[in-house]
Amino acid sequence: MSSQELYQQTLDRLKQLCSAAGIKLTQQRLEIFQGLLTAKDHPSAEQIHRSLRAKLPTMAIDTVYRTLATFEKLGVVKKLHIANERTLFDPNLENHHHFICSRCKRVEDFYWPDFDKADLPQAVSGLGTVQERHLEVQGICRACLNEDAGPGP
Amino acid sequence: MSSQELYQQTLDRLKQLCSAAGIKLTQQRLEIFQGLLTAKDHPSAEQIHRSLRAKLPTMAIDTVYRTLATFEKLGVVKKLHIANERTLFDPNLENHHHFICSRCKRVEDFYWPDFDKADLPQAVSGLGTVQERHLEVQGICRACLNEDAGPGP
DNA sequence: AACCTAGATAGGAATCAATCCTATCTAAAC
DNA sequence: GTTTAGATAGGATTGATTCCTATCTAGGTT
Repeated sequence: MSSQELYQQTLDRLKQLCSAAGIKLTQQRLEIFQGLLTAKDHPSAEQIHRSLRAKLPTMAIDTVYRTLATFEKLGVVKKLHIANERTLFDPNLENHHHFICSRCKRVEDFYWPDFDKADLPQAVSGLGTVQERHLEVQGICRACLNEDAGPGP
Repeated sequence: MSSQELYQQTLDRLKQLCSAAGIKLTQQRLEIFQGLLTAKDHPSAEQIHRSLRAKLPTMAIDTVYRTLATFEKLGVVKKLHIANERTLFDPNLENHHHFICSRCKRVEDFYWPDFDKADLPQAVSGLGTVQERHLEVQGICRACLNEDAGPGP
C-alpha cells in the first residue's frame, strides 16, 4: 500500500469516528490522530505537541490535551498513569498489558489472551461489575539489565 | 490489646525501620506513620495532612510529601496513580490488587494469591526481569450500582 | 544534663502539568 | 455563499508537588 493510500485510510477512519460521534473533523484532530497512530511508544501530550510543532507551529498544547480527552471518549486512546511520570496516552486499542521498567520508566506492551479470558476471583464480583482488567508488571528491562552488566574489567 | 500497647507496638515498628535505614525518628514521621496505619482506605497526601492538622497545626504539607516519599523507600507505602485522581498512598503491605470504580473513583483492595503465584506469559520474560505484578480492575462499584437502580416509580 | 551536628522541618516561593477563559475561527449543514 | 454550533489559539489560572533556606531537633558525645 502506498503512503498516499495509507493516509487516505487514516483520514477515512477518523472521518467515520467523528461523524459517528457528531463532532467536527478538524485539521488539528487529524494531525494528532496521525501522530498517535505512527507513534510506536506511549507518547505524552507534550511529546505529541512537540512532534507537530514543525508542521503546525500555532497549535496550542491545550488543543492537544482537549483532543486527547476527546479521543479517549471515542475510544481511540487510553490514559496511562505511571508513578513519577506524566500522563501517557496509549494508542494501542488491542487488549493488552504493560511492563514498566522501574529504572528507566520505559513502558512495553505485552499480550496475554488466556488471562484476559480467565475468571476473576470470587472477591471481585462482590465489589461490583467489571468493565476491564489491566495487568501492570514492574521490573527491569533488558536495556537496563545490559547496562548493569556493562563492559568487563 | 490495649490502645496503649498498640501505640507502643507502632512506635517500636517505626523505630526499628528508621534505625535500620539510618534516619531519625521524628514526631512528624511517627504521626504520619500512625495516620497511615489507621487509614482504612488509600489516603492522599492532603488527606493525611488535614487529619493531622488538629494535633500538629504547624505541620507543612511538604513534610507529608517528603515523609511519604521516605516511607515509599522504606517499603511502608506504595504510590497509586488512578486516572483523574491525585496520587494516593496505599499502606496495605500485603500483596493485593485494586478494583477501581470508574464512576466514583473509589479504590477497593482484593486478594488473589493463586494469580500471584501463577507464571507470567513467555512474552514477559523477553522484556526483562519481573519484580512485582499488580492487577487493576475497572468497573462500577456496588454503591454506584445501587444508585442507578434508585427508588422504584 | 548541657553540647554538637547531620539531618529534618516550617513556611513561603517556585515549578509544572493540566485546565479554563474568551475572542476568533471554521467545518459542515443549509 | 451564509450561518452557526462547535473548535482553536494564546494567555491566564489552577492545583498538586517540589524547592529553598533559615531554623530546629534527634540522637550520639562528653
